[in-house]
Amino acid sequence: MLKDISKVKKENISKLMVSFSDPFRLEIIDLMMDGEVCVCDIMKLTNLSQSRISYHIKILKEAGLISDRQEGRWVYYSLNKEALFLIKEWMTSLTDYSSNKKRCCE
Amino acid sequence: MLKDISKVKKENISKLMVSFSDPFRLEIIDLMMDGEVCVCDIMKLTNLSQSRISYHIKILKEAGLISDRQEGRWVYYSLNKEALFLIKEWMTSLTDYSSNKKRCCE
DNA sequence: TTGATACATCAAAATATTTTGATGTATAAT
DNA sequence: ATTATACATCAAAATATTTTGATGTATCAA
Repeated sequence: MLKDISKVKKENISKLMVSFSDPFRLEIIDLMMDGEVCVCDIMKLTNLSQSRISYHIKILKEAGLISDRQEGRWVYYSLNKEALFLIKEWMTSLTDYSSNKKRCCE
Repeated sequence: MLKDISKVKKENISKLMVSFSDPFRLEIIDLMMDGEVCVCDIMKLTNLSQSRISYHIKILKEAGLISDRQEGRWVYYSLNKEALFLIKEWMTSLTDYSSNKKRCCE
């Protein structure tokens, strides 16, 4: 059903959804809503360890949810608008096209 | 940031997102888009084992994503429109309020 | 009341994810 | 050149999730 109405592949969706499935990643994503952040920003704002943050950042990056930009010693991470848009679209099709059909009468 | 613009609690979001993070659960969700299904429907349509399906169903139910309705020996499961709507709303705030602010000029 | 069907639940095993602490690499300041 | 900072990566340990096969419960039909 979803494959017929959504451009996004199931594989990509589950990877993107994994991004949102961890509370620490949600925190990191939340921080990125205000604009670019570096790992050191996240360290200050969350007191997660550096390697722990790098690990989660990697998950987000591999899902295509964030982009990075290096500037000297810093790497700035930010949310990928297109990816956000894709998930929103996907969620919208899911919501809009779900049927209420009952199985009472076969 | 998200806590200021979204009614949904982070804890609930991550639980709901976990629902979408597994490919088999995505398949099950997809089947439910066409209307109510029982475990036996899912078995026929996916050839996952019965207990495996029950396990995933449980995750979906505990996240609040699906509801059930018993009828004789059958239990019919269906997507919970309100939950879908909540996630859609949450995704929408995320998309709409994300900033493009750069960190170049501090 | 016996047997079959539909599903839940359980404990153990298999597998995957996450965390930790150490080490590596690049950049930049002294 | 040396040292410090910012971050990535790695292997091992800690945890969590998923799968499997067995058993349990409720409903129904014969």
